[in-house]
Amino acid sequence: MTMSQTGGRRRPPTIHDVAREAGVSRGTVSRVLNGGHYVSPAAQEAVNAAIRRTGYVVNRHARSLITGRSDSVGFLLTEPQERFFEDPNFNVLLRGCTQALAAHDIPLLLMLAGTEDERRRITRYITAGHVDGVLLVSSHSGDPVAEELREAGVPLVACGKPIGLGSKVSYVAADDRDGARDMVRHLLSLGRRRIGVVTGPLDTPGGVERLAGYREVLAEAGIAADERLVVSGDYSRASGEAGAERLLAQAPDMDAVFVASDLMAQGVLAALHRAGRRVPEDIAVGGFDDSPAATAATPELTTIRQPWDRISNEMVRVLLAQIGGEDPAAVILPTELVRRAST
Amino acid sequence: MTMSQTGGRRRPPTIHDVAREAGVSRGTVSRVLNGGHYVSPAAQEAVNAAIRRTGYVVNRHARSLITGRSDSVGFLLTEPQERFFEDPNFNVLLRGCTQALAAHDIPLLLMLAGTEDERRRITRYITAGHVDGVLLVSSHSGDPVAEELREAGVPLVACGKPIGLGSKVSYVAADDRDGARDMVRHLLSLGRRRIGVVTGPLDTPGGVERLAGYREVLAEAGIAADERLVVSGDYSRASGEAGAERLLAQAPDMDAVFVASDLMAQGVLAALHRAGRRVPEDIAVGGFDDSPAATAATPELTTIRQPWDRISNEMVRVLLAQIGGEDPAAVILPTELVRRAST
DNA sequence: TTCTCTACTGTGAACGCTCACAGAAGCATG
DNA sequence: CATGCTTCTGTGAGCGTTCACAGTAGAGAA
Repeated sequence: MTMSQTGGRRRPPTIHDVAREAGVSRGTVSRVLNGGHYVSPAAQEAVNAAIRRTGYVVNRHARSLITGRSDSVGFLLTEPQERFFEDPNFNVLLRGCTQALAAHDIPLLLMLAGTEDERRRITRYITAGHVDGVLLVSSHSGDPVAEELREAGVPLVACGKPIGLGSKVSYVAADDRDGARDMVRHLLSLGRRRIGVVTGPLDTPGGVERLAGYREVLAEAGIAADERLVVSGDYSRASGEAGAERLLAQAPDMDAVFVASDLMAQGVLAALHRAGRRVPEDIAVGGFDDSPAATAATPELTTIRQPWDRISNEMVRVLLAQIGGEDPAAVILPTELVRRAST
Repeated sequence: MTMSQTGGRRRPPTIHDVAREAGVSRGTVSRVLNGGHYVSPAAQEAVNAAIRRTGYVVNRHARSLITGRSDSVGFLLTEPQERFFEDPNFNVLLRGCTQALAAHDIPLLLMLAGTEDERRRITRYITAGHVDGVLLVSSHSGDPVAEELREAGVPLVACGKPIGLGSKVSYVAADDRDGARDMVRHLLSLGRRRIGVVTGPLDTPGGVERLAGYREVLAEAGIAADERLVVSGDYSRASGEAGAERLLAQAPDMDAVFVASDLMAQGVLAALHRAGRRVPEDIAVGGFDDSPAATAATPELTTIRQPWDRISNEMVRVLLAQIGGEDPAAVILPTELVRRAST
């Protein structure tokens, strides 16, 4: 009976074992592992065969120790916890980033910085070089973590344009303003003229930009701004519900409403239902995100699709480029109107 | 002008720098770092001061290289992707685990093993010792990854009782059967006698156990089993909708239905609404999970709360214990009936 | 005193890898 | 034949830490 069968973890093969097995030196094995430049085809083949036979897997700690890279990146969430819970976009983004990184064999470390304590610990961890870069999800302005990381020179890509930071930080975002414009134009095309809006938080770029798009299109259509048609929420379902009630009270003649997130739109639908307004006959409702909430709603929501798969891919691409020494970059991706039953 | 201000990342201080600064040896600094045994109070203090002054953070790669531990754990998801998207429980679990680990200063690596390729890569990664242990979310039976990890002797804690695996694997689960019993008893106490059930997938422990609880309570109440009242779903909203339609067709006199997840219950509510049945007047609906979907539903769902915060804490506790050499353990946590408007 | 024990401290030697360098072999050029 | 260039290979050093071990000092017991 051998140790190897008992579940006790035996010592894994090292680069040395592979070298011996292949009849070459450590250096040659290392070269094969790192791209295979300056390696003869014969050696190349021998090493690969030896790797297969021994089941060798590189020890990343040893590698990191000398290269100074960790070959891992952090996915940092500085939002308060509720948002993480409620927002279905996080799931999609997180999954997309994990997969995009996996394609490069780079693990993703999930980091939650809700409390001040966690913030400190995580900043310390990151600036100590334990990750090569950070994917940042924090749309609220004045985020101290982001600022610290930027100053420490940590490669950083934000999801959504960070408001507070200087222009030297990379970000990837959907074209919020254009998406909002599409939706409002769509509502106009249906003949609606008293179009309300429930905005997102106005200290987030999404909140600001979507509202701007709304205002622009109405202005272009020659419709006078009416502040009774504008209320703001915080992306939560409950705030959508409250917002709709306020709108109904302030502007009972409203015939459409653009809601800056699907989740809030769910709340709006509930409030309209309670108020006896039919959707879309009396009031058309447009959402934003095309999250699962959009199809879960009754009626199903017309909404603006954010290209989350592309966003996550781009975030990873830009981050890796930056780790590789390139300059920060901003990427803006187009959105798409998805027509469903609510308009 | 010094390098340190330019954002170029300078070489971080090592244990050597701290030792020099504190006037002691590497060994003493190392001892302070690892619990402070056999260190004089004076040295202890000097080292801590030096650490503060230099901003020293331990290089985990160097440490891991020699200890053989990675001081990180994987959070492995082997479910197909849809579940990850739809199921709000994942968010809560993931967040809870991340935080519980953070308290021990252990980062969480998120790993998605959807495709065969990813599965192979991740198994390789884990068995190579790049994580000390794995938190496994994979309730479906016959999961090859879990089996491989178990055989490789990787510390492992599953969320929910793994069906296929032997008894040697740790798991933490809510008491599904007992929760189901509570719900069905609750429905009985309301005077309902024709109680239907939409089960979860029957190759998952949750699916099986919740159905078992349902059957037990009805049997104990002397109510004959009626297979027209039993349909099964896959935890998705759509399957709840389909299930409810089937139930209404097979057993039009149904006066209550126990649904094995809140998400499915949302679907059930939609189907009942379409069929003109009032909830709870005509048909009482009970869910399971107490996810955000429960309060998002109209009417709000009576449901069974799973103690997700405790589950994640226990998973981490059991995993760390196992990494520390303890034997596998099973933990079953009680659920709680949450009464809302749907019953 | 002398010995033993405990509390504490310093010093190589690893851990497994990459990197810089030196050197060998092959080939073309002067 | 020497010289240079390119391609390939092996070797030693060192990354920052922990661990085993040797050693010191002081207290208490013989």
